[in-house]
Amino acid sequence: MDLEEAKKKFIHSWGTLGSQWGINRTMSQIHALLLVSAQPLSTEGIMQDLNISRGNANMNLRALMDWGLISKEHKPGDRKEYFAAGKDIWETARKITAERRKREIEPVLQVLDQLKKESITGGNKEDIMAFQATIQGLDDFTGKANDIVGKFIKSDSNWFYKTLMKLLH
Amino acid sequence: MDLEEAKKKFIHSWGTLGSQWGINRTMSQIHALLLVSAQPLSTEGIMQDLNISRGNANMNLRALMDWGLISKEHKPGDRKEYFAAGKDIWETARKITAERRKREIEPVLQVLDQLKKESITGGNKEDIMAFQATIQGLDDFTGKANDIVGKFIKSDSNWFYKTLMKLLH
DNA sequence: CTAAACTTTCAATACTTTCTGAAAGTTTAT
DNA sequence: ATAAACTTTCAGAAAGTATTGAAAGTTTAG
Repeated sequence: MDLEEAKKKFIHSWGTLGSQWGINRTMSQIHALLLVSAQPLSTEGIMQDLNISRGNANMNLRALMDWGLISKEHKPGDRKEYFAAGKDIWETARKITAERRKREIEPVLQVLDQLKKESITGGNKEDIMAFQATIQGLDDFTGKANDIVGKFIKSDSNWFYKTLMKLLH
Repeated sequence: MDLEEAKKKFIHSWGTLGSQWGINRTMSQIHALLLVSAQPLSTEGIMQDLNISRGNANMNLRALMDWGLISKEHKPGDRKEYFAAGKDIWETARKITAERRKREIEPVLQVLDQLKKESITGGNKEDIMAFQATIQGLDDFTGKANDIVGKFIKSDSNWFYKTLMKLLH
């Protein structure tokens, strides 16, 4: 298979995965493109490879910078900015996980924690009990998931990897 | 806080989480509503509680059935269908995880596996090496993640949690 | 200083997804 | 058989998201 074709296939697949996980398709695709590029790419190059506008490229490159997944590089004697993706996939996974935890899990936990503490009025007893049981259960589960995710974020790749392999035995 | 207000808060929060994870907001909200309801609800009741149309309710109830997250119930002497959410949150998490693995992780793994096996032509050596290294790394990582997820899906709730917490100390 | 090279912004537009509601379909009781 | 009760479908409308591209902003070299 031709290298360009293989790249396209991967970029498409990665873009689809991203969009199913609530991440902008173009953002995933730019990330995928940079992951499989031996050299850093300029905005211009990215625009051409993915057939997207300058504004779109700029916006999603910024988002990827915000997530810490790519970095800017400069070539001597060239005013353009070049972008490169971090190539350590564990590190990348940790950054994505950390960002999503902050944006998504933590707000929910906050609501669940608050609701768990509140004293609930105005329904019949059975309804209140059902409500509280559900919130309790979800808060417990979400809290544990959050803890595990926290450990993962702070972990060293090799250690975590070995630990998981032990689990898979 | 009033029970109805507390429910609304939870339903809203759960709906937001769902939509950020690529799940239809209404689907998450119906699920949340059923989670905090002591009694099964009819389509009619769901429509009223969430202010949504019959078509929307029907469509998302079906999706929740497909995911195995809710079940139909019948009351004697009543022709309406009533819906109830499974209340075991670990079981629910396992079902969601299983479904998403099937829909999302496995297709990507298939592409990665295929690309890993392909012999790549038509680029310079450095580019081909970079491409293959990335695919290799991602396939490895995704495969491991997939294995772990598989363990989780098959696991007993307590065993999985205890094991993870022990390993992560 | 200023012009060229480059980056950022954002209003308008295109695209995608979700939702509505009325019509069609199905089931049940009599 | 048929009419009421209920569920499902789906084309069109609405809402939500992503993308464009031209103008504004910034930086650098000379």
